[in-house]
Amino acid sequence: MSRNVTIVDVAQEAEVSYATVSRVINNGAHVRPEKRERVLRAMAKLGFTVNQQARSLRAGRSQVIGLLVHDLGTSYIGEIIRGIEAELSAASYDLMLYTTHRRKTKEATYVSAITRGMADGLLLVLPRNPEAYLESLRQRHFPYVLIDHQGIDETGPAVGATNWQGAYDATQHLLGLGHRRIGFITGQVEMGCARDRLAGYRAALAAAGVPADPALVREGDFFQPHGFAGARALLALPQPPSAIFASNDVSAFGVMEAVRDAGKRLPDDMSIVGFDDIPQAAQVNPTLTTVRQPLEQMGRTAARMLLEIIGDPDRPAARVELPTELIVRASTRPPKDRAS
Amino acid sequence: MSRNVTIVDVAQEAEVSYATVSRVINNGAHVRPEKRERVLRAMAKLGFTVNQQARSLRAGRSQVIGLLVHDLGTSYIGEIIRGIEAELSAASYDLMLYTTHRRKTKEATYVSAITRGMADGLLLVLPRNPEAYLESLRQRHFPYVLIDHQGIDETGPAVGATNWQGAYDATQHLLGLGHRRIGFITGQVEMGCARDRLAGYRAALAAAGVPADPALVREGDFFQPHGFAGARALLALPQPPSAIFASNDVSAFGVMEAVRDAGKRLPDDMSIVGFDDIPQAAQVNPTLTTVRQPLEQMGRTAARMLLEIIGDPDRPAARVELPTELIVRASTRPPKDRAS
DNA sequence: TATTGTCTTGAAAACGTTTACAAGAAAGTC
DNA sequence: GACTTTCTTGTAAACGTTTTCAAGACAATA
Repeated sequence: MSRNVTIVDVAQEAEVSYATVSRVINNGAHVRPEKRERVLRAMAKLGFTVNQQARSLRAGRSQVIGLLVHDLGTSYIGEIIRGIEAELSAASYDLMLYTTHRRKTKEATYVSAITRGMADGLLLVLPRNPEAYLESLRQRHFPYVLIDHQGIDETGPAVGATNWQGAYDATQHLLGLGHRRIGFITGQVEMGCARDRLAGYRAALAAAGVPADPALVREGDFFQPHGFAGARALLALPQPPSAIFASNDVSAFGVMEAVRDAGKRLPDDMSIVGFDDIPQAAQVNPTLTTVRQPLEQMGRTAARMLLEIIGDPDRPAARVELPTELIVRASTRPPKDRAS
Repeated sequence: MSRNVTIVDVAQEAEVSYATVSRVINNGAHVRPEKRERVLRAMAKLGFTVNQQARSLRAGRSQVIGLLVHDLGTSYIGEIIRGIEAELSAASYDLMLYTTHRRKTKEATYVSAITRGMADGLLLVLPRNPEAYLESLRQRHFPYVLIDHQGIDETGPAVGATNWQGAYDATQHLLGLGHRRIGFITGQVEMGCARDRLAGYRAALAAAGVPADPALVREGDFFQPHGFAGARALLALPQPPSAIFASNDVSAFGVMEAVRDAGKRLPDDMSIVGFDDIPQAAQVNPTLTTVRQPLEQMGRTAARMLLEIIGDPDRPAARVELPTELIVRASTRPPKDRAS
């Protein structure tokens, strides 16, 4: 590592003042072409790169955005981060990662450390119990954007997806195929998105004049075992559904297992719809019809909003809902007894 | 945000010099208790937190570790990062995230930026084509550790898992249950771990005196569709296997689908083993017998190694292989025709 | 009481930048 | 040729810390 080469070393090598070097590095305004040449050559020769900490210290901002997620390793988060990264790296910001996992207390601690320390702004993905720190963020006018805000009652900047509409569309798709008894596996009901999806499902049934049978709605939690159990229960009904709409793809996989485990064939004996469109949805067999959340787009949008807020802290908070999209694949088809 | 409160403000409030404040902040050596009290009170009152960039600039290190991953959003990576985070945050390091996705060129660019800029060290998870920059890292004596090094021929510090042994154990488990025809779905054969797992499978067969039938080995790529296709091909053999060992859990899911799709029941008609033990493995039905990679542990170990290297750059590079563990669940049982 | 040693404290320098300011050089304008 | 105006350049100050140095205060020792 030796000693790092600094702007001063470059200046010496190029026989100019270090202020000139700085000017070359930045915009290059007001530097005679010939000297600029010399500086550039010196920089290349010495392998100079600017010291970010010094620059940050001087500038008062770090070009770093904090990213707070509760759990990594779901494709959900992965896609969002992909979008965030794309947008941030275009603006030459870096991303500092903070994962809270399940520890509740940690979030608040993190947030105070982040906001006072290194980062210029904060992105919160699917925050769990943000009451603890949201107020503090707002008070201190610290730039932040919520991603998938879960209906937390607040007025801050946020990016989400049209959960209600997505569920409505999916249900309508099944209705359009001729299904009349459509099972539904809910998500974790504490989460806003889960409630919105259920509401969308019900609204579509109502709009089609199909009576809502409460027995067709089973509570789930976004995980595969509850999808499996819910589907099994639905199959055991006196009048089982001909289609099941699961609140996310992972539960839908559980549904697929249960249906097959019951000796039925997919998609002939049962149509299945998921929600999210995680990569695996296109890789199961049959490929899963699902409601696509524009996750990467959500990440991009949130990042862009955050940068705008950083640029102008007083801009009014925007709340964006990005459109979902129904992706029809092989897991849905008309019911066998369509005639009946 | 207003102006941040600095050490000087605190000093003024507490009526001491700012050097004293600094001493209180750090170890607190040589400060009269009464003054320390005053300083602490002033800090609390003013809501002071130290400016990391200034501290970094002065100290010459940033307390930041770069993390380079090619793709987020697989539980594989998630678990590893969990371990890394645990270890780093204990040492009060932060984690800067760089994802390369598929863009090849990006990795090298990133690496040079990271190593010259902000980070004190670099963790590379499952690097794709590291030849481009590994050499440069080594030359510049920049601290780094490889995680899951893929048999890249090099002598640098690295952390991996016992892929060969894990596959050996899993195969032995199936043999012990009485299976004699055991199908195998490979991973992406370019990757070292995929080759190691295949070798472990073969070794176990050989050790048991079971002839290796090449028809039982199908090439996969760690993704579900190839697992599905491979299993379907195996099922179509004149003498189909009674068990299938897939090189990772995700392919195993594809195998499960194919077996059920062929009208067979799990686990009665076919035993299935995966590799990795991602969370989903415990959530499918039947729950999947698999070889657990100690992913979190790998992350922890790598982080710890990196910190040690940062502390003493000349320490000899360690190469660690952490033990895998066979997790027996519901997807494996003796073959039906055991008598035969 | 003089001498030594240990604590405690503040002043000042340093980390590597960016940028305001001032001043000299070059180039127009009359 | 004198006067502006515009470029170009260097000097110095600032960003917020940590740490070295030196000195003053105090206690222990002879």
